[in-house]
Amino acid sequence: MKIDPNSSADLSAQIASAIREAIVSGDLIVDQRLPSEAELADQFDVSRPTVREALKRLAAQSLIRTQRGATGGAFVNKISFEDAYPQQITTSTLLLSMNAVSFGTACEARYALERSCAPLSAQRRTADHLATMRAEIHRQGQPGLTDEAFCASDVAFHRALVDGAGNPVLSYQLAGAVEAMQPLMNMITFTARDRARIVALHTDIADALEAQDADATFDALKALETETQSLAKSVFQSRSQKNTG
Amino acid sequence: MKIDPNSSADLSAQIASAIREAIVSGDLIVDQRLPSEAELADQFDVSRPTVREALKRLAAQSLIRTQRGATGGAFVNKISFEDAYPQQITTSTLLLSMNAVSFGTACEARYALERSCAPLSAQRRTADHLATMRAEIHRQGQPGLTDEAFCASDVAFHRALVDGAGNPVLSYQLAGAVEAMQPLMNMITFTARDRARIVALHTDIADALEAQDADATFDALKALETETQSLAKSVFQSRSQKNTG
DNA sequence: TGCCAATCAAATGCCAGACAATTAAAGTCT
DNA sequence: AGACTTTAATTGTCTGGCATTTGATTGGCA
Repeated sequence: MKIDPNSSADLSAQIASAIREAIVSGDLIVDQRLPSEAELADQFDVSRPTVREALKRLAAQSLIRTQRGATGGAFVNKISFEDAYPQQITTSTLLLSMNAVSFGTACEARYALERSCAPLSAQRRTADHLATMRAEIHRQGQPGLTDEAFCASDVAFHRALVDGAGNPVLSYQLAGAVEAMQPLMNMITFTARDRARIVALHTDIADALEAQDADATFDALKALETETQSLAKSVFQSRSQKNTG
Repeated sequence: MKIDPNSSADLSAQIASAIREAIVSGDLIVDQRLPSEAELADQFDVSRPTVREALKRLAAQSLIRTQRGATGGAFVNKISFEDAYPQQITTSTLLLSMNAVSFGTACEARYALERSCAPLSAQRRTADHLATMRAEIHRQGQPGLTDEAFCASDVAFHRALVDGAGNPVLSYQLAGAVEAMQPLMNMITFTARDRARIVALHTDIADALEAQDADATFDALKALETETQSLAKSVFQSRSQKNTG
């Protein structure tokens, strides 16, 4: 592991890259202990604070974990899907808000991805997944629910659908797409009529999954996307009219 | 922005979290300058190195960028999809390798997600996307191509397909799934016969997209998944036979 | 011998202060 | 006015040190 002395980049960034490479390439394996900060400082010919900055960069990506004490040090971390979720959601959320991704574009992507889970979920969903979905549908029908709580329940419903596919890679990828939509969805005020339509469509989806009918699930998701898009359209239209009027 | 003095977590981690929250919640907006390191050290009542470690954590997530000099400092970074790709790919790659995700599971997820792009790509793909796909197909037919180069071309082909959907959110999400598969694909040795079949299926996909036929694209992708799965199965089977024999 | 407590040593976490490098703005000279 | 110089602010880096944590060692005691 060496760094380029002619590079203009921060030393800590270079060192972090070098170690990251070693991890990704398999030179450093899970749970392997890195040299101590002092040893790394010697190896890279930099001071300890610089090494520490590099290690913090890697820790921020969950690539390493540190442990204090006698047998402590920095260890290559086994990234779990659970570790990766929050990271993925934060990044996705910021990508949408900072790049002014339209509601339509985000919604299209979300439902496109979600439909890809439909056949698998129809085949593999367990009773647990169905129970979660039914429970969330019930909650969504309760009057007095705030818009935020309604949206949160919506996310839980859809996560159950995705998890039903029984593929952790899909669950991971979809977590970002589904949760990142929530801030956008929270901008929408739902009338009782809106909620009733959504609950009906959610029920269609749950019914289709219960019957393990992939095509019906697919179609119900498509209907839900159409409904969501038109709902958002009317909300944003009436809002812009208010602003001009 | 305050930190909990009773927390056992690293100060730099707490400070990073506090600032991250401020960014995600919108309290700090894009291109806004954070207080200088010295000021942050005062505010959080810690030393400058600790503040710096916190800032490096945020920089590792592309949440901030730093600039030296008189008007320098740390600025809230506008995360672009380009910034987020490598991060996403690194994480996805490590998730697959560290969690021993089977080829079958990863492949299933990848093609499920990719099929979700099929209808959109059939509708919106430009001549450019088609040209890229044709060029990659041509390359894949060249004899003497290494397995690694063949896989790299495969990735390029599929990225063109995904990009054809014209939805940056989809492209971002799919980048991880498609590229993270490459190390797994690289484990496969392709015979000339294997390559010919894959090239034929790629041609089917390109033809379907050119004809803007969503269903045909979908079916061709399904056929390609079946082909890939059975190819991998036979490769891994013959390998395990060699090991036992 | 076996067990427990005190001690030790190694490592990370944190701090203070200093200097170097960079950069834009202010000031100065022609 | 324009070009050059100075200055100030800021990040990048280093040195040295102390505090804290924690496993291992050691010694004493039953």
